[in-house]
Amino acid sequence: MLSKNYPLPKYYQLKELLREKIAAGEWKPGDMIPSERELSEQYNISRMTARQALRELATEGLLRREQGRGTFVAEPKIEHGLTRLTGFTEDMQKRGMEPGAQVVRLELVRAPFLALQALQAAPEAKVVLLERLRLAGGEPIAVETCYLHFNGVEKLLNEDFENHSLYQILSEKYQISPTRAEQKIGADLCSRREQELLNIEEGAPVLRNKRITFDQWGQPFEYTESAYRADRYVFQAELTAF
Amino acid sequence: MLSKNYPLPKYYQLKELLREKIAAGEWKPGDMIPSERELSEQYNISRMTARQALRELATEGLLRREQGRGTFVAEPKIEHGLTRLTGFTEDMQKRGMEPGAQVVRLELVRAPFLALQALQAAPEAKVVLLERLRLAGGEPIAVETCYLHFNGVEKLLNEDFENHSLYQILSEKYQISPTRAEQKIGADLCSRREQELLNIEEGAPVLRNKRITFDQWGQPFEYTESAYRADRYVFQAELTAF
DNA sequence: GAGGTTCGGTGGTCTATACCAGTATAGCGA
DNA sequence: TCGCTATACTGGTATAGACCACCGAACCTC
Repeated sequence: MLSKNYPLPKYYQLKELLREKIAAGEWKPGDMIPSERELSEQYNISRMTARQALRELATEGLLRREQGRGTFVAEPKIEHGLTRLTGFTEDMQKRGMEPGAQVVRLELVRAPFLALQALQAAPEAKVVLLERLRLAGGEPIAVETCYLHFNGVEKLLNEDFENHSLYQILSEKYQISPTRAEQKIGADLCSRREQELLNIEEGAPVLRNKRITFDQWGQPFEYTESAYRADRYVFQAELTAF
Repeated sequence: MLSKNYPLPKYYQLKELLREKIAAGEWKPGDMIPSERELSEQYNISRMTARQALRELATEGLLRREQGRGTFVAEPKIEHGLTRLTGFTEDMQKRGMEPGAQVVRLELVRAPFLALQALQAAPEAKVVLLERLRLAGGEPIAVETCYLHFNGVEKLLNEDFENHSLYQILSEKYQISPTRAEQKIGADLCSRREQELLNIEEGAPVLRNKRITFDQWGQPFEYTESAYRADRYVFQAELTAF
């Protein structure tokens, strides 16, 4: 039963509830889930409220709705990636460099607006902030600021992020597989903080990368902002027509 | 006044109406548009119906909503999808911007080393150099320097590259279809020349893109170096695991 | 002038209800 | 057997009204 006094809106609670059922495997891709009217009766909410939860989950790609037939768990998208999703560690290894990391900050915080939005998290949600200076061959290459959000995320505070890759920890200990990511790549001048961490000159250019990473169920669990030394790093991409 | 008998739903008609106002320039980016209550009264529909229109336009990115403040026309973001091979013209059109070009240089030259290598051309080969200032909505966005190399390339010297897309000309008149591309994206400070062409400040950052484009037979025919204004242009990429 | 408080307006949530539009099926009739 | 139709579902559209959370400005107090 969803409670009105609970600080989170009802439709949001229902979304979480449905998400969990899918994540837990109770409902599998292709399964039909209860109708709007069933859900509204079962959880004692109005149909319009149930609709909002279903609508949002559908636009997020987790559900598929068909008029006259019902609402179904969406099949996970199998896309042929032209570009491969990798973390910094694997990225550097592929380029033949020795990857490294220095943890600058690791704490539980309230997420800033952009991270909240990216992670589809409630405004008061606590997320783990992990800021690392990334090295290649012992030299600083990038500053990475990750915001992580999933059930039990606070356990991450005890992990060793200097000697283990974030993605490796997530997949081995938390059963989270980075599956898809959206990123935006732009250029900018370095901030004062970045200048010091990266040991570059004032006014030097950096490559900025904002990445939202999704797990095997299509849920965003990571929002990362990175700043790469422009003189030491380029993105490579292969494009195809159609 | 929106009509119920019209075959399209009311919220949809309102969406179209609002879209037109924005496209016509009646409302400009950053402008606050009428509130939900005003719209519902003005068009004689319920507030929930107006909300649906506004909600959908907001998720499409055309509007930005702020609780307690109002609904605003979103600032258009220029983003380049990294997985699909497009030219500047198509790229801008997809973002609802008016693309444009000013030809700065168009001549037959001996290619510089990097271009030669990329185009797999003989050292003494003549290539067409096409340098254009690329515009969006009348404002300079990028400087594009293309080196083109294929049989009969010199005929390109008589083409009109200010009013026609390069890729359009190549496919319609030369039967060359851009099929695959490899590109490297980095950040840098602008050169003196770029500073003047792009009308930006000295020491401003730019996004640099080096692209090798291959035709339908796998032959490289184009090597392009571009410099984008960092404050107006972002590359967008979708990555997938495996 | 600096600091609160009040108040009107905004979008956000939620209810209850009604009818429309597609889909599947069971059952009827030729 | 085939085809129709009635029916009972599904999601989609639309209404009217209520209250909440948030923002900003105007005002009031010290």
